[in-house]
Amino acid sequence: MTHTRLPTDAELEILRVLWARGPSTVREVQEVLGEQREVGYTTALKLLQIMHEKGLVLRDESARTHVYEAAVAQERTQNALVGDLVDRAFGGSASALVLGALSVKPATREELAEIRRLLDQLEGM
Amino acid sequence: MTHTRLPTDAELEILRVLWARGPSTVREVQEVLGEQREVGYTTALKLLQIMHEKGLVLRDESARTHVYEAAVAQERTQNALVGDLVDRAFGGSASALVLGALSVKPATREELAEIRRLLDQLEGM
DNA sequence: TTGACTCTACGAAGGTTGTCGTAGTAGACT
DNA sequence: AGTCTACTACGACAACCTTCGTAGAGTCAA
Repeated sequence: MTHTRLPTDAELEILRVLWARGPSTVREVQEVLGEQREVGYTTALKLLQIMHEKGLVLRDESARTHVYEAAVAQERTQNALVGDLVDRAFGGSASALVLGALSVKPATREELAEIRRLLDQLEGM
Repeated sequence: MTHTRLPTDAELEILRVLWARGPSTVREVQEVLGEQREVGYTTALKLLQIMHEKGLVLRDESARTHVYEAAVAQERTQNALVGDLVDRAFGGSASALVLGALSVKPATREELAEIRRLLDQLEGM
């Protein structure tokens, strides 16, 4: 339960790759990032090194080519980011954020149903 | 429909003051911010000057003491921030963000009811 | 008019982030 | 052996953000 600071933009981008792919080499991460925009190899390397220092990723150094793995859980990190935004932009009120999110980025019917289930659960408490 | 970049942390803090108070002087903004943490007067001044350059606030210079006013609408800015987070952290899926928000920061019954109304409206489309 | 206040403008410093270049090294292949 | 390639480590850089100090000027009262 360590106090992990929130990841920066570039760090979050890399975490998303690691969450999706599982343990990966620098080369693999860099290639996935490269699908969207140009990213130098040493840039990806440096980022991963810093993230390792911060404890955001684990590093397997047993082979010459290191293998990195996310050290923070996806859901936990996402929730921390949401909580931070709720505090910074919405004065702590989550419902305003929810309303904004649903208006801006419409969800599918299945997702709406899932939200309904969560509402039922919250109201039953 | 100008391309206003997202406000930084300090800028958002100031915008929240201006949204709540309406047009305000530097002194007033600085005093409100000072309720939470120590903020130097020239710090607040500089921030507001930069925000004015960026077009985030309007400035009335008719009196010696300038009066600043938010130039961006609260709801629009909040929604832009939410949309940015949805893209950066949730791969564009708003429902995951909604679920996270409601789990982390529970809403009141009234707020839950309001969310339900929005769900009804969205599903009726 | 002088002095105390208050305001604006602006430069500068310190921190963080993202980027890249370079150096050095390990492994593979002639 | 020597050469090539891929990898790590690390310093340096510009850009940005936040903070503050100082200078200059307006205002007001004694």
